[in-house]
Amino acid sequence: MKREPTKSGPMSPQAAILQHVSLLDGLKPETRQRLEALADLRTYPKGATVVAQGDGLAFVGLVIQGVLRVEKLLSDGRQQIIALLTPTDMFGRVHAARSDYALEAATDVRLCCFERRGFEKLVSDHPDLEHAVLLSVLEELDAAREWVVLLAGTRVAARLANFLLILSRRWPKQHVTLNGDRNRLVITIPVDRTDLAHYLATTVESISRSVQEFVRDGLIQPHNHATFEILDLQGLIEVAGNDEFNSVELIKEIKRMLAAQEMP
Amino acid sequence: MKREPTKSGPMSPQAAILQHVSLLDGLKPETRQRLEALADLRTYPKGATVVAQGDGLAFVGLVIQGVLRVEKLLSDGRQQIIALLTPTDMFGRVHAARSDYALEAATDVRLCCFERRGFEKLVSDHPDLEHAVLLSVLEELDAAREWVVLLAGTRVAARLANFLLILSRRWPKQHVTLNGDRNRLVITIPVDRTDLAHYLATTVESISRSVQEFVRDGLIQPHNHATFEILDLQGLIEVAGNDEFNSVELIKEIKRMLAAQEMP
DNA sequence: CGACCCCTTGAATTAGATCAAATAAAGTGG
DNA sequence: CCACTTTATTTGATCTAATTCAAGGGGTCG
Repeated sequence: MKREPTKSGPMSPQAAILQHVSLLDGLKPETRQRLEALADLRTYPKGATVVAQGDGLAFVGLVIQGVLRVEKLLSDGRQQIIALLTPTDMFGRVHAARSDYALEAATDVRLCCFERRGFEKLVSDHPDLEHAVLLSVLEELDAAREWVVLLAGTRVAARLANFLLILSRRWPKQHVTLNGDRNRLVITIPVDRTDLAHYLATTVESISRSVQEFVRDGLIQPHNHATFEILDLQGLIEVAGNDEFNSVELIKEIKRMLAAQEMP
Repeated sequence: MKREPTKSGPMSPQAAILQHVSLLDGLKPETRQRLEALADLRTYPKGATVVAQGDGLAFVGLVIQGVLRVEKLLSDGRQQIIALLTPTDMFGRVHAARSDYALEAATDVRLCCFERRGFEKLVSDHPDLEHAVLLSVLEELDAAREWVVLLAGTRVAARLANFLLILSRRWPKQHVTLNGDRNRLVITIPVDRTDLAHYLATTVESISRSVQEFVRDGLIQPHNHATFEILDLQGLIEVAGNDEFNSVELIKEIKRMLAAQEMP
């Protein structure tokens, strides 16, 4: 199901969009200009293959809008999702050695792509850009390690609880709102059950059972298939078994991040 | 079991050792000098806690000798190993945001530590160093993603097979030799079964059973508890279920890397 | 030689995968 | 807007693999 992307070509209406890309904050005007010249803005419909496994080395770029799946097709036919990338995340691999994954659009996505060689050259020539890339890669490393901890959870329920927590903390702007009394999180899961199963290394059936278990235990209340209100955050944290999360801190942090977007 | 490290102090006998650190290859003499001034060479005995979870932000550095465990203590008392670091790998997190893991010596280790703030400043001021750090972090990111794929394997046997393959490819110099006829790999596992269990998100018992299963099936032949001769590499790859590995390519690659170390 | 540590083996239990089917949404075309 | 097709989710029953609990080797080191 590989479809042709909608190309905008490397031109200046993009400049307006690129303004909002945090990777570029703090770059020198000259670097920025060069980067914009190299940029290629594209959109893909949900389900489209952006890069197939095997030719993942031609492009790098960043997500502007929507959710991008990084996945690996295993020899038994299973597909494991390695990461979900949301706006401001980078994809691809500069200075690649191996690293071969497929990229698919989990929702309709808008991407800003750069031809890899050109981008690498730009990175090597512009320390300010290299610094920005380093920060971005460090973010990804944190996310990947966080994911290792998540997958290490032996129970599906623990992995699911962890997923909800990570989702809330990492991407509150995209997927979290606060309900009326401003004290309960309402989370929207950006992918369907099948994806979630591939992401949490389990099956749709097990996902479904865990979700229903959470509902029965009064941890969450579904608004619809994709969005849940968290009734008992502390309980969810206990199921996740991850000390890193603290209900009071988490809520504070999320409120702060949500507030930050309303201001500017 | 936190023990005091053997300090060498920030002085020049280290310079000799730092020569061999690949992170530093290609650095300008000035950068290198500054870095050496900041370096603090330490050794820790096997089992020692290098950094406890909670104060993981003071140092960064790299492994000179031995194996370092990066681990997370979970609230149920389990400890999950996130990564194994071997010579040339960096630990710690420059420009840290969160990222909080414990570091323990899996074997006797020799580390080259840098006070984090100072190192970060150095990185910001010296693009050549920043470039080197970027390459290192990219390596770690690859390793972490590889690990995500490994942990996604539902069967313990698959995870174990994958571990052996990753170990061989990633650190052939430290853990692989070729036997007499130069056609079979002999792998030495750098950690005991307990660690391996924590690494593969399972139990010692399950590890043991999988190992014995491999022996019965003629995939491997144990030389002792820690080292195995791979009798059927192709079979092992099939169990791992990871298309990324190809027996012919893998052997070639490993031979090449082993040859590379004998030359210079 | 005995104490200790690590690894292996065995039996019972449990969580999740698998197979099969029902129900619920979401589109589609009249 | 409704009947009809398609896709997503839930539920149930069975089977399998792994954890758990318990005990038995096999080294090594004092």
